[in-house]
Amino acid sequence: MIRVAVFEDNKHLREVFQLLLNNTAGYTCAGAYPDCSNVINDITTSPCDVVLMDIEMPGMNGIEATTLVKKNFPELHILIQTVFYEDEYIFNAICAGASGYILKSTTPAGYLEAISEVKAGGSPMTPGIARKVLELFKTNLQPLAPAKDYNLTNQEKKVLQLLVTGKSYKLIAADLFVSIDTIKSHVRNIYSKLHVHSGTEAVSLAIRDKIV
Amino acid sequence: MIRVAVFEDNKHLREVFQLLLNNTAGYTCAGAYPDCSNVINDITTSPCDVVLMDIEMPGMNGIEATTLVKKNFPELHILIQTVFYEDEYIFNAICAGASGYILKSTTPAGYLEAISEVKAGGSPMTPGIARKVLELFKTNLQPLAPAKDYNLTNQEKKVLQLLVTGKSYKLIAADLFVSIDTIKSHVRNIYSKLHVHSGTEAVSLAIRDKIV
DNA sequence: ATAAGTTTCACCCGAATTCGCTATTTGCAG
DNA sequence: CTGCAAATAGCGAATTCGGGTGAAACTTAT
Repeated sequence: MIRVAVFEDNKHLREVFQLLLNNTAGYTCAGAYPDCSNVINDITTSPCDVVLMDIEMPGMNGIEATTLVKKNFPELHILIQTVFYEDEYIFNAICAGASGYILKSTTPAGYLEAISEVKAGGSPMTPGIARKVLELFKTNLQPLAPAKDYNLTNQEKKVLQLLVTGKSYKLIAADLFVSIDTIKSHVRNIYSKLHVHSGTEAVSLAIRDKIV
Repeated sequence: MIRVAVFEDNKHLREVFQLLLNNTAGYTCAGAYPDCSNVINDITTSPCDVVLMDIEMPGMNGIEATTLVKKNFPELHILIQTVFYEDEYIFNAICAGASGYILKSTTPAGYLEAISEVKAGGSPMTPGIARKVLELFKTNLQPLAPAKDYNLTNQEKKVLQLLVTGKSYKLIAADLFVSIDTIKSHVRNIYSKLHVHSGTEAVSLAIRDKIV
């Protein structure tokens, strides 16, 4: 049984959702609200698994509400449903932590399927939205990808991580409970494996090329 | 009628696709190939609207092939279908210009629907894949927001940039045609403005917080 | 159990860095 | 014109770093 909370200012639509959810096996409407003025309280009072969130609403909009809800209930899945097709809305919704983004042109069956999918850990998106996401992705993100290994040992990785934080050999030695000469030894090996010759170069490479 | 070219090394699967496409109204298989060794020639000889591309193939893999095809036929839609669920594959496929990314666990009907959607300008994605895309998006898109200034002067920015490349004071001085003592001065001021006390820390902050 | 690799530590030396203070020149704003 | 910020430069000292050499203790794989 998937409990769904609905936030939608259009009275008619809100009631349609409520009806649809309560009359379909496996779904139930945990609550239907016309705005997000008490969103945290609403969800606390009437727990749910998935939130169906409209964007255009009086008072707090759906994206701000998503941010807020995610902060208080990080594990909750939020499915954005809207008529907006703009990059900016999509972008902000994703950044706010939305798990899915579907258009209001979706069929009732599509809504139910999308709700099931977000519950299952997926991110249903109207294909057109998905296209926009991919485009945003491509335009905003050239680099990345390598994630090479360089065959660093565990200890070397630790040293490199601490080096990245800007710590001196002495402090790193203290952190790892070993002598400073040991650190020097590790650093030498790291430089050798990374083919660099200074701390700054190593840090630069570590951040850009690796996960550190 | 959507013309689909299939690139898939598994003979059985390839034939299944061919059969499916040729026996469904609205679809036709423009060609089915076991590898991408002649991908450009294949597509030129037998034009299509959508390419169904496997990733794991002998010789050129599907992602490289996608890059190549997109370079020669930018308007062509490429639908990646694979068993791979790894971030890196997804990321690279998107960057290569794929229009959709579905798993091989998709049903025949799902394949046909996905093909229609890419043709229509959408980007069908298995919901689990979509989730990964959103996560990649969120994790890789932080640095767009901050971009603080720290009130660095132009010269200080140049010095910091060169520092990030791993150059020594001496080399930076040479690059900027000033004395090494000048670099020392700038570095001192940079550290002061960034509130750091070492080159590695400055580089780390510079890369993470700024555009450098 | 022998080999290989990882982790640890030591000593040395020259070069590089960090940091404090001072100071000149230049360009721009009040 | 005057003053301030930026860029330049220098000096000295304490410290850190980068590399070279070597080696013991321990783990893992063969």
